[in-house]
Amino acid sequence: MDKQPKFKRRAEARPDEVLDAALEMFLEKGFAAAKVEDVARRAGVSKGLVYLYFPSKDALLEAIVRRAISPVADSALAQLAVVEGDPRVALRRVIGALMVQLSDPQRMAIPKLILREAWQFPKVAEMYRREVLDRAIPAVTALLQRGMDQGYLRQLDAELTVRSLVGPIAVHLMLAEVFDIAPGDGLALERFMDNHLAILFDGLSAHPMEHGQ
Amino acid sequence: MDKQPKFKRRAEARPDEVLDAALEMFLEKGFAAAKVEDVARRAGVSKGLVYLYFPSKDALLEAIVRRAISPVADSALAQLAVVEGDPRVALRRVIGALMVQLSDPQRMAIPKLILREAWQFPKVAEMYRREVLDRAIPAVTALLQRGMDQGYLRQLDAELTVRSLVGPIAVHLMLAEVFDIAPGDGLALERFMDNHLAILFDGLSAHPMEHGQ
Amino acid sequence: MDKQPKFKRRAEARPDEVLDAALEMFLEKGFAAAKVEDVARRAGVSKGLVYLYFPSKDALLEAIVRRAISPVADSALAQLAVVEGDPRVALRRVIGALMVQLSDPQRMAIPKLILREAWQFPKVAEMYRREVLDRAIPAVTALLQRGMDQGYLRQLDAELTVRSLVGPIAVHLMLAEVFDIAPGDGLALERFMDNHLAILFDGLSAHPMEHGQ
Amino acid sequence: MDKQPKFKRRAEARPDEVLDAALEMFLEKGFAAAKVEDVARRAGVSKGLVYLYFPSKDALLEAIVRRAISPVADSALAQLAVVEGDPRVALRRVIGALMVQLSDPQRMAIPKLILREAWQFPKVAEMYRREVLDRAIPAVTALLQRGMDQGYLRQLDAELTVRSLVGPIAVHLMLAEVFDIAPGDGLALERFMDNHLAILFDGLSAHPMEHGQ
DNA sequence: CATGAATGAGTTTTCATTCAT
DNA sequence: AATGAATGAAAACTCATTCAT
Repeated sequence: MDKQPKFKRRAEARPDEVLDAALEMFLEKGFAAAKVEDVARRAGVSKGLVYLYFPSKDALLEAIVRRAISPVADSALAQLAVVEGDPRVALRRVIGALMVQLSDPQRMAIPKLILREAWQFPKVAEMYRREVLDRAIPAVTALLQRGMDQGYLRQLDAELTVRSLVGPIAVHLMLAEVFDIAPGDGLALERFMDNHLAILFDGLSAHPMEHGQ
Repeated sequence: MDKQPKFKRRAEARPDEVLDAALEMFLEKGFAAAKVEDVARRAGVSKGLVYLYFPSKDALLEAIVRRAISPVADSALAQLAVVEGDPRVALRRVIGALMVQLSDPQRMAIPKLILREAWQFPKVAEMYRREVLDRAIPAVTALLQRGMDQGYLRQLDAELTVRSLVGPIAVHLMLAEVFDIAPGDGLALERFMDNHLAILFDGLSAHPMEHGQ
Repeated sequence: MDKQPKFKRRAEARPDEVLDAALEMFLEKGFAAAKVEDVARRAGVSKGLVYLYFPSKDALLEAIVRRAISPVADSALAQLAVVEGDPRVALRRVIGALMVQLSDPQRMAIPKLILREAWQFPKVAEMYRREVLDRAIPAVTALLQRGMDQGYLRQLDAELTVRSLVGPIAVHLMLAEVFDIAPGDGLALERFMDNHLAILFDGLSAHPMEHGQ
Repeated sequence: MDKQPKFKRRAEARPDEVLDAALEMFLEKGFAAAKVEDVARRAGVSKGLVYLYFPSKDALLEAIVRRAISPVADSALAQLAVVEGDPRVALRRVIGALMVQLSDPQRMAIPKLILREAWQFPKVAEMYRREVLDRAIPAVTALLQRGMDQGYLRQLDAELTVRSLVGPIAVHLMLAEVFDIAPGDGLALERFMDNHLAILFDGLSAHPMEHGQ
């Protein structure tokens, strides 16, 4: 996008610039349809140079994911472990953070890419699972479990409850992204979060009813 | 799969057999990676025959979706319109049906395919949106809205609430499918549904709390 | 074009109908680009039937030419042999006939086809040469030669003179056909023939000049 | 044909080498029958390289014609405009030049290709017409017209007369080329030209006759 | 380091021809 | 005789990858 400062390349940054370009192209056209030449052109380098840094097209995908994975969770997740008192405050914060992150195209890029392509690349899927999901999900699960144990939350299956927490957000973004289905006013993130949390914490029901199965 | 008896071709069924094979292959390898020859072999026919019925590989994808779309929802959706009384009963039924359907690989196939490939084929995405989502979502929205108007459900944004209804299911299945992340006992659909509905109807909270933002 | 009279096919006419259709298609699209199925459809029969009558696509071309060749020249050419007196009268008649024939699309079809495709099919070229050209050219050559011998025409090379007789017509039609280059008023055959004959018989020169090489 | 010294590729010349090879193959086998791989092999390069320079097989044909067209006629045609005095001298020169050019296989190649294939490719036909015919024909027409106006030539239709000038040459070469019909001694260009000019200037007739019609 | 010309294996697509009915 | 479903060999075109410079 921006032409590099004439000469004197920051040689160190090169591989990263290539990965940036690759990520863009893969999102735009999909991994299979994106050509290595597209990536090179977008990065402002020659096709050959891409192969100087990465041994294959597949390796590009892997590197993209690997690079994105490292810094994950370390910050946010750590906090969850030390939450005291009502976990709903923390949950509200977690969900808010999640939503903001994912509605930022930059941040959304990796999960989107993973979801689209990962199943074709078991190595990548496995990597993402191990590094991201296997850290994030247990952390949230633990937070929920603690809330249940301490009486703040009802006794439910904490592991499954994570789905109720993340699911609506994922679907909200997917509907907008893939099918261009959104409430009248764009993503309406504020409203959506309020609605989501209202249901998540207190349910849909106006009055409790006797549940029979 | 089963070799038909060499001669006596059921010509009528052929296009459908090809589409079945194509669907399988596209799911297995992805649209781009699946070769037309794979599809033909899987269908037990020659490559040429595929092109006798479908003008291009793209057309296969489109035809798969088109075929799957027609019979959608007409049955289930019709019922929603006539629900009287507490909509939670209907919702429980809808969610149950949805979950059963989607956990059936046959049924899950199309949405999975769409989600993976549709964005590359705007025509397909648009078709699916128009025929499926634009019918199903308003139907559920209306059900929820009626429930709110009649005092069974709290006053929330019905349109956004649909996400809370569907989201957890989608994510539950996706985690299992893509990342092989499932509760110890497989999909645990029964348990998952109970958990989901419990939260959806009555929330996570053990005791209501004063919501501040 | 016209649907055959319901049932009771004139089975004898079939091969000819196929050839008609093939000729049309070959002219329209060229031999290589015309599909056998096109021919069949145009003839109103099935692809299989074409192969019942003709062993291959090539054979269609050959048959077209063979069929067209037989009746050629037998009529007109015979007359040339018995011409007495000033051959210019006969020439005028020959050229007129030639021009009328060739300006009739039906009649022009075969030569056009030959010219376009024959060089790819030595057998066809050879057949046409043997049956048509090797008869027509000597006949005209003889006519010219007699005219020269009898003092009606100047002593020139009769064989080469045939080119001067036919060439302008061929080019006139080709320019119109291939490049859409024609005098303002369509083919203007009358005017063209007058012009052609005027030059052919009496030359361009207003006054003879001394030819030096 | 000659293997270039393995390394040291003259990248500049490549597209032209490919076009040369393509021209040869198209003439040899016809556009439809010539395979891109044939062209590549003939040019001593790989199939892929052909597509590196030309987006499609069609584009090869177009490029061949386009390349050949540019330098046309600019030299020879310019001279015609300034002819003074008896135009027959100029005509003799024009016809001679034309004949020499067209009997040179290199030079004949393009018109031959055009005549065989152009009608399938309207773009090509149109290009050739515009760039070559629409320049050459009017130039010769003007020359003839001037000759008529100045009393050197009889008053005839100059536009149609062009056909009488070019036609015999075209047919002479075509007969030889397509049907292998030539006077005993090869093309006999000298003799043919003498014969052609003799008729063209002074006609066939030994003595003028009273034209009727 | 960097380039981009060059390759060739791999894919989609076409279509003459066959053959069971 | 007639059909048209089915085949498969062949051709156009693509693109990841290499390598001489």
